[in-house]
Amino acid sequence: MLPRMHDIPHRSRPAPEPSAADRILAAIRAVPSGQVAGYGVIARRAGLPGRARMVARLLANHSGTGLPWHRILRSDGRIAFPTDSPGFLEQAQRLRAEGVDVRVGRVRMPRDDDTLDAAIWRPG
DNA sequence: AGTATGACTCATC
DNA sequence: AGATGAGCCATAC
Repeated sequence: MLPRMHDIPHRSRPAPEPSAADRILAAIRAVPSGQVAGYGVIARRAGLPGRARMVARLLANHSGTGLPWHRILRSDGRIAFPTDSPGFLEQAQRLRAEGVDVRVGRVRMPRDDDTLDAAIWRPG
């Protein structure tokens, strides 16, 4: 006889859904090496449209935890740190180490348009 | 409870 | 392209 669900002790309680912070961290980790994403884009991917600042705050808090923080840029493709600040320099260096073309503290941002995916894969 | 502060974003000029 | 102001949201005092 297989155990019925209600017989299983609280071990199999429904998994708590990940917190907003967890979803943001996951979205950041999901950006592949050599690619970049905007703060706002990450927030949107985490299901939190309009909360770019929350992404920024998390990045600041999780510094030194192995998060690929350097792949996150402002919506216009510029590094968010003040020009030539230590953080700015390190971010540019890390990006270039991944083959990203950084010029004048700026990167060519991928299109963040959601509809683009569908458009691209539209059967020709 | 009110104010200030950000690794932000957008519209507008 | 730079400047400006408003909107935004979580934290810190």
